[in-house]
Amino acid sequence: MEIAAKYDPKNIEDKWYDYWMKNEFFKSIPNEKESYTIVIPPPNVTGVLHMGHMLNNSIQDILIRRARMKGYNALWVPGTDHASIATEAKVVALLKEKGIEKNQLSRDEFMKYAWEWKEKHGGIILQQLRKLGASCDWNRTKFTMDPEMSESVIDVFIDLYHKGKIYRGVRMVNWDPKALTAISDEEVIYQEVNSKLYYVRYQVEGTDEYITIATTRPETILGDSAVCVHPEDERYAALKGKRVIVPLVNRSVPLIFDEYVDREFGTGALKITPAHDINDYNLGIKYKLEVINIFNDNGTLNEQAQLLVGTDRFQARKEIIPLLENAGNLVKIEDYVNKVGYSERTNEVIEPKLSLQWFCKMDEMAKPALEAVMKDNIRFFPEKFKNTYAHWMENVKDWCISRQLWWGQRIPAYHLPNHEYVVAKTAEEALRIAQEKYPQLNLTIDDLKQDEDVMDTWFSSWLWPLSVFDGIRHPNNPELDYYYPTAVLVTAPEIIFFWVARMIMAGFEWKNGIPFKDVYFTGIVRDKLRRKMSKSLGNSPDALELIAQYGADGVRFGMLCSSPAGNDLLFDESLCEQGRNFNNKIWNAFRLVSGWDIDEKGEQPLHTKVAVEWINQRISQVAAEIEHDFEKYRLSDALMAIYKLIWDDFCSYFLEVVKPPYQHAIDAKSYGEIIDIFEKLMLHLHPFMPFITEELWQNLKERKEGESIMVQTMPVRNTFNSQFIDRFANTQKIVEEIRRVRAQKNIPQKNKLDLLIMTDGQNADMEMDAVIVKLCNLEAIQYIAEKPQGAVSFIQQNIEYFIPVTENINVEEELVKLTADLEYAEKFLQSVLKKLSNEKFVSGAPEAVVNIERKKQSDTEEKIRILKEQIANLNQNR
RNA sequence: GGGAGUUUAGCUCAGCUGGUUUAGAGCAUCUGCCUUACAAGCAGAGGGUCGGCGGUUCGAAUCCGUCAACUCCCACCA
Repeated sequence: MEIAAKYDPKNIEDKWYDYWMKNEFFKSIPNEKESYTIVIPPPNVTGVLHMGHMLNNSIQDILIRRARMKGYNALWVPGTDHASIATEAKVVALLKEKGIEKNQLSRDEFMKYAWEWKEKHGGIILQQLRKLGASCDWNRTKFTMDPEMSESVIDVFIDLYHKGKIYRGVRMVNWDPKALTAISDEEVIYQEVNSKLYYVRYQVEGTDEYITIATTRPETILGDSAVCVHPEDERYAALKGKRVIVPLVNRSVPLIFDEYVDREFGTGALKITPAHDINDYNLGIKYKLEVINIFNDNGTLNEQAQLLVGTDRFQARKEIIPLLENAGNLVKIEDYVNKVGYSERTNEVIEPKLSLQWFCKMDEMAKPALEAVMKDNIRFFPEKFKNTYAHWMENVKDWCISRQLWWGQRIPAYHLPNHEYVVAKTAEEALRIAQEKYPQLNLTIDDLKQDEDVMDTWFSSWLWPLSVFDGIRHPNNPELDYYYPTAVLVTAPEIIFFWVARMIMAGFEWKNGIPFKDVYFTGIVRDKLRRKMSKSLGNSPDALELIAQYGADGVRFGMLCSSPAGNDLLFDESLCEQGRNFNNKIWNAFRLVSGWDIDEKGEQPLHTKVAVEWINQRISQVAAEIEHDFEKYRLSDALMAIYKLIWDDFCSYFLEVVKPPYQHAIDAKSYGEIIDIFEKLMLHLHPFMPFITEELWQNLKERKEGESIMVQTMPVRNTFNSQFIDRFANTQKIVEEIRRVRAQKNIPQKNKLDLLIMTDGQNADMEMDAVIVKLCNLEAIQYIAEKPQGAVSFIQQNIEYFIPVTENINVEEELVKLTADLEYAEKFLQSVLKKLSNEKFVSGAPEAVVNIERKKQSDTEEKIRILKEQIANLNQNR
């Protein structure tokens, strides 16, 4: 059968994915085996596969596939997140295209559209993950708004409410005037912007004096309710007890004195707008100032502002300047760089806004969650994130969990005509409670109005490891007991607070323990200029196109080969190319092997016997290394170890040794052993590159329908003969020396050479000699006692090797080389002797260390002796 | 402003509790090869005073101090 010279992943990848699905290899049900569980960080249901997902999910797939092959009952639970702000924004935008405004729709109508959209377009990303080879148990796919998932969220809200951990209150929140909702502190991104600092003077009431303040937001002057200076600022000491007049609106407000003010900044005087700045708000509470809210929810000015009513806040900022100038209040304008908060979801400038929101108390919940990580009951990889985590947990603030949106779980609170509310799972239950509590009101179901807000998406995500196993509604169900706590969470460090910390808290709150044993923080995928890859920058390659170009295996290789945990990955397409090339290398090794004729009666050559023994030892050695790497989540190191094992050891050495001469058959024994070795290598590589390894595994031997590499047992042999490996390594050095001679002397590979070894024939290593003869195309190896003439030489482990060459030896050239070697050896000897002549070293250092130095000394002295002899020899023949 | 981290070959990074390393890998580079598995390849070669300075030690890329540069996180001063 003709096999293409280049590996073509396209058909092969789809074929095997379908095969795996058909045979239900990804499916897991509880059994007698130990479980190994990963729950996917649920991507947004609106999302499409990007580079971050590729990295994150490749890692999870590698861990899951390896666990499965190591005999665990491995389960990877997939799913998506309803992402309330992002999804609602998307649906609103799509409706707008159709000419429908959200506010024209009732809540139910809107939700109908939203669900329709979700069913039709949501979850594309899960389809895309299949292209990557993700071995998720798709039967278990969950969505954070599935009925039982939503019920869990409601249950949790009610539970926390009864525990006194949920309360409602007026707070300054981050308001997104575009999405028209509050967002959490974590969803605000601060960016530096070039803006202006406006100096505006306020008249001191009843005098001709003025006090000048500096502000970046002159439009908020309309909402001012005080001016504040530092109590020890002498410039303003005389003004104690005075009031000032707010420009344009001519409101009389107090001049207050508080240490909060930085005397160095601007004029040392600060205007106070309690409704529109968190710090001003706090001062407002302290001094009982009037709160004047001058903005509508969409960021335009309202009647309270008195002026510029209906104008957008940024337009108002421009328009108020001439007004201030005309009124004689504008002093000067300076350029100024400050930081402005933007909404992560809509990129709108955040407006601090006072509003009535629902909050979740965090301090108590944080305690066990903090301890679990500090005591390494949950291990963080890399460990440095423990610090970040601890800092946040020790200063944790209450969580604003309400969002003014429709897409999400609606808050199960029912407001009563008397401005009280009850929290209950259903309206009927709420009515019962309300009737009991307020019998005099004679309430009916129509008197109850459910709260309009939905819960923050993270308020469902934090339950994810529990809720995917229905662990909130049924905390002791057998599935949960079997799969939970999960083995490892693989996620981005960006969401350590959003998600990781809160999941740990939820784990303790509802299952009294950790939700996962390890957390693997991946790096951020960046471009070559170290910029984060993002849609808006347009610097992110299309994930599916990459797969089409390099194959999923190639891309997985590219993502993994340079991404140790927590280190950013500087993505470069050439990494995928390297992965593709690796595929091709393996493919061609298979082509070579499968092209051989088999001689049933043939004898196994000695060199093959040696090579088989060696590669098996090496595989065991590397397997032990990989095991160690996986324990520390050093996946890139593990991959690199297999890469080198296959490319360098297997292809460059092993196959070259065992390869039969052109048009010769291979003996059956060797052939069988080679196939076994190839198969073993595929098993080790499979978690990283699932498709090509399956394709080759299926073709290396006769397989039955329903068999697969992915359910084979990973060969584990932790012992290996390192002495044998060293012996072979020495042989490799000799081979390299001979190749160097060939290269230098321009001797073609097909010309046979002789190798003379100056040593007692008793030390002959017939096994390794056979390997050298094969690899270097030697005529013979001879053992000699006298230095020969007309030969080039090299020294390996203080044994002299000679290769007779027909052309004249360039004595000068040889001398230069030998002199350089000698110089190096002498310098080295000096440094060794320096140590050994140091009395303190000999007495202070451990004996083993001293002995190593002594060995270095004697070896080097011997080498110097040989080199000197060779130089003398050459000089004689000059 | 507070905290964490990084700095080793052109690039990306190993180097785990100081001593078998006058520093290793992959990629890139250079030289020679289309040798009958693979040019997406083969063979060979070059390349670093381990950010600077100081200290501890018999011995430092490794520990301590200090300075410098960069990155990230938290807070957010109008």
